[in-house]
Amino acid sequence: MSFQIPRGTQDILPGEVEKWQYVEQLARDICRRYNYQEIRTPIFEHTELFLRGVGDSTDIVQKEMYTFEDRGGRSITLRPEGTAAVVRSFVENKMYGQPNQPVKLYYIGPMFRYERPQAGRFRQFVQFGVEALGSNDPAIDAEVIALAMNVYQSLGLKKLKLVINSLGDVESRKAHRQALIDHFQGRITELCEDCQARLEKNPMRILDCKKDRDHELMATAPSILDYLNEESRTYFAKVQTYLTKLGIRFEVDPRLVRGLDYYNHTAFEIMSEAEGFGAITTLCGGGRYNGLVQEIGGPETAGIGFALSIERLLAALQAEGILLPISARIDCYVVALGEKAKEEAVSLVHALRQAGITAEKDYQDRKVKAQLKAADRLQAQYVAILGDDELEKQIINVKNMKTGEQTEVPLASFVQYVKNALV
RNA sequence: GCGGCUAUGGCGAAGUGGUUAACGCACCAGAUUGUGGCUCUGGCAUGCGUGGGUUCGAUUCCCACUAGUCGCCCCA
Repeated sequence: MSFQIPRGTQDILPGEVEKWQYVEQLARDICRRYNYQEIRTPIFEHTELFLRGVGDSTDIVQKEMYTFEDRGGRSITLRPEGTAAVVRSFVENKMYGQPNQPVKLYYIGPMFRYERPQAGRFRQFVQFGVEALGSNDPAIDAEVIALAMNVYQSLGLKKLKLVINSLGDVESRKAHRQALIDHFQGRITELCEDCQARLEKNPMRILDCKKDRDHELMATAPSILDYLNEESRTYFAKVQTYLTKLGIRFEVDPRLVRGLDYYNHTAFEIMSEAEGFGAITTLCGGGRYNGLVQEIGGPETAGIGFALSIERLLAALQAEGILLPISARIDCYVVALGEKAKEEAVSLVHALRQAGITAEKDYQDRKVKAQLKAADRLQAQYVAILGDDELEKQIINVKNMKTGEQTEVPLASFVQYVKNALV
């Protein structure tokens, strides 16, 4: 009997995991600079939270959730995204009453969606996301977008495209929705089946259709931007002003729609334009969700955030040929030969480690030559060689692997010697 | 959820309806009885994703399943 990893999941092994650590560390560091604090919520929640939060007409809820009944008869769902849970926690812990507003949070963790896997799409994937709750200042929209761009740019990604749009407020959206229905209704049969279904459910999505994108009705379709009321228009203009001030280049795409129900006003997406990146180019998606806190049972509170996938970020790095500055070097490898020396080596390695030095030794009972080879493979900077001769003289031979030079060092000052040599 | 392609050692990759399944990398050992990166020599899959079927015989043909991959849908 042998086992296979579940579909759409992956093991992140040594050699690969360092990249994750690097990226996650960078994300945390950037959040610290922007004054966002980490929040950790459970990996599963009551199903109802996502029905309300994400929206029960969305694809995520309708066909992609990992939902099950627990032993107590509760309906539980593995979180498919992060925002609903953060908002739940915000409300449950009454963070709206905190002195510091807006409340600025971030999270990094696995999300689960039952989808058909392909490049850049998994059933378990890791999202890094931020949420700013409690401010209606367009400057916070710009800040959130800037934070996301900062993450990518700090890693050296160049082939990025930021697309923004405004979905308007409830009033604007309603007007636009009606205009869309009026526009398409008469000739809806000319569009694809999916679009025909969308007309009733969510006519905005028709604009996003890839099949019908060249249909003449698309070009003449009413743009959301023409239906924004005064307030929404001003808000969107402000966001753009701030982005420009921050030196962030963007494109306005009135057809950009987000897949989750809770968005309004600012919506944005960051895409990779790297060659051969495949069908899935979206690296990051986000937007404003002013009604969500109330929907989850809290007071009327503004909110904006984004989520990005670490998997896609790493794929973008690879597509652009960017190598992360990761070093897996070992400081000192202790080679021992002979029983006495082997015993001593155990203590020496221990002493090095106590001193904060990355140290390793042989556990395969290999010969000197093979131990040296192992040290070389581990990219050890120094190798300390201990045999009977050295033991007798109470010294140890320390070899610089780069230069090949070898020095006799008194055993008593060995750790100190290595420590100094490494500086 | 729909359609196409793929599945051989740790990795890459050839191959055939019939005794021993190329090769490269990696790994192990030796040449060098205490010194790595180069070189040379030798070793390393009772096994060809899993389960059935066809056949005297299948890694090779057929079916199902599983997984990956590309595209659609959707999305991070």
